[in-house]
Amino acid sequence: MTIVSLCGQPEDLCLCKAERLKMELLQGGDESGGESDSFDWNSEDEREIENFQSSSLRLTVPNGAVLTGSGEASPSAGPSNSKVFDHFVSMGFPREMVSKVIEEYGNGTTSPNLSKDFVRKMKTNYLKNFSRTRRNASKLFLLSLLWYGIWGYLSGFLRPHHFLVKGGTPLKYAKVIESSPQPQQRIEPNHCSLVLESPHQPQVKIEPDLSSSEGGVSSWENSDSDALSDEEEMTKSLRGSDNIVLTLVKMGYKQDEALIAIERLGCNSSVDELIDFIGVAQMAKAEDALLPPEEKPGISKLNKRRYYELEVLGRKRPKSCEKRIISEDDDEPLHLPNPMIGFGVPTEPAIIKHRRLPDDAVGPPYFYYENVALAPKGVWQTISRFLYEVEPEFVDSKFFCAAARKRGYIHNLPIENRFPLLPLPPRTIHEAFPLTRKWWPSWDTRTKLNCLQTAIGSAKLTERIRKALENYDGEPPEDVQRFVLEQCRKWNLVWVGRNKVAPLEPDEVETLLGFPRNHTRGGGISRTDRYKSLGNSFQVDTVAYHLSVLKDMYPNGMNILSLFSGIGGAEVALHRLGIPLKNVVSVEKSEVNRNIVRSWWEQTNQKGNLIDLDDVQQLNGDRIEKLMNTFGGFDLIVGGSPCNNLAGSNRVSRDGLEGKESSLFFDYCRILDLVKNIMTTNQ
DNA sequence: TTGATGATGAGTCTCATG
DNA sequence: CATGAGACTCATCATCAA
Repeated sequence: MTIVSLCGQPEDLCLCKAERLKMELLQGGDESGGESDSFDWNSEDEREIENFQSSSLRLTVPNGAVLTGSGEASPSAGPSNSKVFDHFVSMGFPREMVSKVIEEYGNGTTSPNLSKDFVRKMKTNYLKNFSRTRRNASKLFLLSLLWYGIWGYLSGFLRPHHFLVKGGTPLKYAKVIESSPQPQQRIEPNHCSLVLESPHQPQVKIEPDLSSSEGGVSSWENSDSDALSDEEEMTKSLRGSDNIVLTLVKMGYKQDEALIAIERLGCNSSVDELIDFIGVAQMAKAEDALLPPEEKPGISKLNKRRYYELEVLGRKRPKSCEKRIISEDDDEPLHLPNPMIGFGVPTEPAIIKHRRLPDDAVGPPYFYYENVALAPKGVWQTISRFLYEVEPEFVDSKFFCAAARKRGYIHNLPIENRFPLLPLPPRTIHEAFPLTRKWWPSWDTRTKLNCLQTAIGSAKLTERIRKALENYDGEPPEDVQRFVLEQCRKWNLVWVGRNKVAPLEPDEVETLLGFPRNHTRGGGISRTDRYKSLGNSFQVDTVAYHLSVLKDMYPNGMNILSLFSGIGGAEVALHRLGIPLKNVVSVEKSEVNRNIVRSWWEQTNQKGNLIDLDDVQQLNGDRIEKLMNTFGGFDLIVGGSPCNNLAGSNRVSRDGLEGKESSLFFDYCRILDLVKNIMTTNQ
């Protein structure tokens, strides 16, 4: 039997839950009668989890000890599958998950096609469990942590910050240590102590890893202090809240923090809620503590974060400055800035000048992840959760060039002292395409193009528009204007003659996206594929602006791991920034894209080495370690995983992160984790 | 076999209005 | 604040001609 004890909240609460869970598990897991939060144990997901529970248990802890549960963990399939088993385990998937899926797929897992399904199946299992965990944090959290998360964590597939307690407080700093049974640890803020016991096995304990704040490389340390300033000292009477304040202070919080939290949430708030509030407050403060105080409206309907922004920081966001994406199973909002300028763009003053990264995100390597901003609800929450809870930076490339490109970026780069590529590219259609001005009708008021996509408008549409317009000498009637404008916006058509519109040429798209002209030409690539590759690419100026902070840090050049490289947007950006590329490992599925990058590499007389691979799944632990040993680790991992299943244009398979291609995001995470672990070990 | 073409909406956010 | 119209979106697939 396994027992879990959680502490991110008062000990009595925590033990109470643990005891209850223990009883529930002993009783076979069906406790639907006595719980206030109802839970459908008959749903498909839960059956899946139950099945998972009943499967064999085997834990391998980092020190090599093996914990074996009710059954044997090696794949039930024959020797033909052991290779598959080892393969996926070496990729970082939990042994149990691999075992389970091999059982489901039987001997067929050796075929290449099924291997892909196999991986998808594992990722889907993972996601479902993970999502469900979040949905029912108070109960299933414990169960799936018990039956699934621990395996994932011990196998390196889950990270500490994936374990979340009620209110979304991440359980940080966790590491696995071997220890003998001992009394409950002292409760710390942001502290989760998780104990596994088994009559047959040694005890495993997850507890705070304080070393992460001790031994970091200086350049990776956060410059911000997370302590509240003394200016915020309050002189309020403690009254009936004395005990709660005392509790919080004993837990390591400052008295003024506790007082503010109690004042805002009321004396009847639980310690759990108060801790959550203080945590949010600290993050919000770190995000921006310098804005001047403004008037303070009523707080009755504001959430905790807004409380802190308004009351403690004296900060007031403009009403139209953000929108919220609220996932169906999570009430944590993500903010899409309006204007969508992230931490600032060259032409707009930055709202946020500094930020505090979650501790897990700090440390080599730097990473830079990109995907479409307008993904289905909840996707960015998930992406952020998997990338150390770093908040996405949403930027529209229309602030860098003449075409819109709304993208989210998650990275652990500094955001101070960024600089743009020069010369600044034209930022209006007329500046970018001066020849079109002659034919541009006054009633077409566009100054920016919409997002450059993978498909272009047809000649037939152009012809239809021409015919619709040629019936009129002067200005066409309003309905014709509306039709033409709608099509022009939809297909990014520009005026190239009298009554004549046309889609952009591939080299024009290249220029807009910041690539050298003819970057995608040659190598036998078709015109259609050029549009497709370009449509899937970075906007170089935007990415270069974010990466520009690396220039002073790496005057001698960088080692790059470029995943889902496409036509090499990141490489081009770094090159245009003047950052030498020492060793670039580029992973790209499309052969024509690899040829394009290889061709660019040679044409620009790069001095370094370019290693290109065609499949991220080739990058297992061994491969990565060998590569890293060859040239001493990666300085930057960059890439945007496939957006096919996230993009709004996809009418067929907009399946979210679980989609066939978009699920490769989890390979990005897996590889980032592997590199991070290796670099941490080698430090 | 390959490249080009045209038909195929839903989901979500923005904004004006009352 | 509720509502509805308008706007936008790193796409996919069957089909056909070369």
